Amino acid sequence: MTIEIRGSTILAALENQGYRSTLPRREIIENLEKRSDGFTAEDLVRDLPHIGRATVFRTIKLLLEAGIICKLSLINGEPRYSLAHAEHHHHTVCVTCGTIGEFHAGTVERILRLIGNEVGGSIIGHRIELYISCADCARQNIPVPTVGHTHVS
Amino acid sequence: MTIEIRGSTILAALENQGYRSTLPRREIIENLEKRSDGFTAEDLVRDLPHIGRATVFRTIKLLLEAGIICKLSLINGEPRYSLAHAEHHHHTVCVTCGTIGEFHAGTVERILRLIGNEVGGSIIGHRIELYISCADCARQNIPVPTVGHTHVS
DNA sequence: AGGGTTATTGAGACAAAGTATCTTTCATAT
DNA sequence: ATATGAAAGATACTTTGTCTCAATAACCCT
Repeated sequence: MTIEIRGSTILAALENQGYRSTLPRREIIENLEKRSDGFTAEDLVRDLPHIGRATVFRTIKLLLEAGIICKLSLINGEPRYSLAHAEHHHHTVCVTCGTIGEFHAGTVERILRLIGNEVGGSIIGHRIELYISCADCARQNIPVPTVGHTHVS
Repeated sequence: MTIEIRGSTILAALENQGYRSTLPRREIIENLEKRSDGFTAEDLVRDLPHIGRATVFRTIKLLLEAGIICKLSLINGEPRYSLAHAEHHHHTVCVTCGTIGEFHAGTVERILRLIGNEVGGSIIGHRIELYISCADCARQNIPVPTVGHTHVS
């Protein structure tokens, strides 16, 4: 009866939402649980060649909707997925090595809420990504690729 | 010698950056200047069938890098472009009608800067999109599509 | 445990949003 | 006017998914 989202019970969370526990789903979940970093859909497709491409994408969508993984964009727009470790959060993305971090900032949320009110209408959600050159890359002096429009969006 | 970015002198801005004033570029710029709303690359391709697809995309990239247009994502991830009316800003995107608005919030920027420092490394940029149901859609009670994970990213 | 129902899968075609290549054409400086 | 290099067009290719439809497998019931 407990709804645990973390641990090895992502599957349980899906089952609690009425989805079936199938072998492909179990394998996909097991695979992505092992990844501490962000991953692409193609990573999964490559790692699990006996699972159909469509199934991988269907499962990703399922996990996104269940809030178990997040979808985010590298600075060039490439999509990445990452396990959601916290309830509500946003991501830092290193522009050189692609490492993904999480952060939470209540103040930002509050301000966006205010802005939403000002604009009129109602707030549905938001997307925030903070592009950095991470400590490691900065220390190693790895050059930051020149991205045309730096303060993206 | 004046570098005007707004008005009908987007072209001048490009020329000042060393790019050539070609007919396709003039036509693309003229076309997108007439659009108050967001637009897709396909909109331009459709409107200017005598211009090659690659050229449309190349010009879009150019204008992005020059900061003349912005690229943003609808809540489902579909890309949209929009003329940049202000120096630094972010966008509100109506999840039902797709109308794009701009806002600026110094406080948000400041906080993100702080977070970047905390994380270590250096800040390259950020992406913020605020998804709303705009005043019009809210008034008309247009139902908001259920988007799986609402506070995107 | 067996069987029916229905969700889910796999295969492969299709789609959207670009990008790469390569030859031709055009803008610009001289 | 012309040389030179930037830009364009055509077209093939790539990436990231989505759709369809028949075959399979979970789950519920008894």
